Amino acid sequence: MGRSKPPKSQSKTSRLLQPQFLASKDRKMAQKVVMTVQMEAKSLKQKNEGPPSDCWSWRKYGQKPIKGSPYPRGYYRCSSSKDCSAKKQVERCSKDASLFVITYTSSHNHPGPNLPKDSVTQEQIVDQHVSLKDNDDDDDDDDDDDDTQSCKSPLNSTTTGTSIPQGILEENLFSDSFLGTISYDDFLPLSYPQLMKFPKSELSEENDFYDELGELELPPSSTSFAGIFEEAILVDPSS
DNA sequence: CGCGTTTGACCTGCGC
DNA sequence: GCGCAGGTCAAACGCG
Repeated sequence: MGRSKPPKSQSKTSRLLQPQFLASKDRKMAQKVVMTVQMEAKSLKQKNEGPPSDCWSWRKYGQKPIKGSPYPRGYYRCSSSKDCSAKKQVERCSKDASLFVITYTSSHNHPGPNLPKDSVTQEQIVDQHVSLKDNDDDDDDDDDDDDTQSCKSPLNSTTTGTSIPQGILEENLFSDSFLGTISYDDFLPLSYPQLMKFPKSELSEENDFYDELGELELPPSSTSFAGIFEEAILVDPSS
């Protein structure tokens, strides 16, 4: 916060030479797995309860406020392996603070430890969404962003969960391995000190905005939801 | 001391 | 072409 930083004119020059900035296409084409995770209120409170440790270690490399959402989005990258390109984005649902939307990008290129399934006990995977972004029209109703913004109801996700293409099964395995990686630890950095920084006027404005929407209300049961829903949309970039 | 987090700046893509 | 929003970088900082 009140930290003074020197101008970055130098780093700017050097950054331009970095290959990462030349390979923006990779970013665009990267495979994505979107999961909506419902945290139980209990878990939210028991921060010190000692959540199951993550199988992979994630290092936060950025955080940005997302338009339309009062909560910022955190950007994480796998720090278990140097060469691992696995990334994840974690954001909270604007409607339901106990809902987390996690977007995994790329896959781990290194073996991870065994994934304790019970790590999911503290969170409920409400929705899982696999997609490969491309400029092709991925789907009729690709409300990818909308889902993220509006906390798609679990009830809705069931409809799509039944129409998983064949090839997606592999992706499910891929994404399934992520289930065990989710720990409350991952979400903590996103939390509230940052949110406090939002000007009140802005917050109320956002709230008004969502109040106006007045839709997509989660059923009361969803707060204690205990099921796992999956949704997978795959778009082959090579096609 | 090493690792992870914070945070402002910068870059890219996309919509208008 | 311009502006906005999202994504990434890297220095500073904190903690174990």
